[in-house]
Amino acid sequence: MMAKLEPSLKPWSKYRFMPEGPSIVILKEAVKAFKGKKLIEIGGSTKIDLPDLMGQPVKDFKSWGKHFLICFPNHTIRIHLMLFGSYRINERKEKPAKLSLQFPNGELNFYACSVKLLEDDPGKIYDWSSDVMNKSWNPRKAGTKLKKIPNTMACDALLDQSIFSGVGNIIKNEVLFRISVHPESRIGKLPPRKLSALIKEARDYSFDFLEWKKAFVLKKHWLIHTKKTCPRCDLPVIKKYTGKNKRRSFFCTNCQLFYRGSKINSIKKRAISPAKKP
DNA sequence: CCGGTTGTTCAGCG
DNA sequence: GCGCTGAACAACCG
Repeated sequence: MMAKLEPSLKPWSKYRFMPEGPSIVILKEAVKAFKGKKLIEIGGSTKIDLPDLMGQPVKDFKSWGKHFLICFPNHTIRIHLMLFGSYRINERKEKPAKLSLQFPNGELNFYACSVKLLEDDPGKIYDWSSDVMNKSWNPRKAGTKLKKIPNTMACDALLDQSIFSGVGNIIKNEVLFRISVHPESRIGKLPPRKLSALIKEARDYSFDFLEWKKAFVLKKHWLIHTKKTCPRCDLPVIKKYTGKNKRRSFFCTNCQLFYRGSKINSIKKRAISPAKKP
């Protein structure tokens, strides 16, 4: 008997994975049928030493940001899909899997990913309150961490996994556009309301990402990421590799304010006022 | 067909 | 020891 697949997760090849936090939440839901099932075979091309897990039941599937955790009674395997990783449930790709798990009711295969064995209990390793998708997400803690790094650019802060676990480059760009902040603004220069908007949208956009991704409509909801013109003012979108991370940023210099110092002179006036949100 | 990237780690250098 | 850079990994879309 094969595990039942969520119908919305079926057309693998048609849609790219987009390995940011919300996609890992989708993975977690997709493998629910294997929860509590005993491992009957483990294989794959991974070179790491895995303990003898045969016959062990999956206690739980967890996630922390972009980390996917397969918890057995005494051990936890951590999967990170990096940029190119993928998975298949009750299906196989042409290439051999990096990690393959067989259960009585089906199989779970991972490709092109990083596989690690956690050295301790996940609860001792991970701070769930920094995961923007987690029910324990704590925006106040994020605020405290941000106040300690005033000189960090907003684009780098959003990608900091110890503050915003799960946020990736797409979410970064969309959040900064939503809150009208230039990616190279320093965290310490943001007005308090912008800072709390940044924290709030990091989570809110991630949940929108989750819903759109499930419905296969994520890409069409991008407002700025990979766009050529600004959807608010129609001026050209700037593409620049920004911050210490040097990741792609897409932004509108008219609609996203550059907070960079003395409050009086530095903030450029908008050429065109942005259209109101529909 | 090639260039580019949703991400992270690590060696090497100054 | 630090911070930065480049390399490495690897798949697939346009």
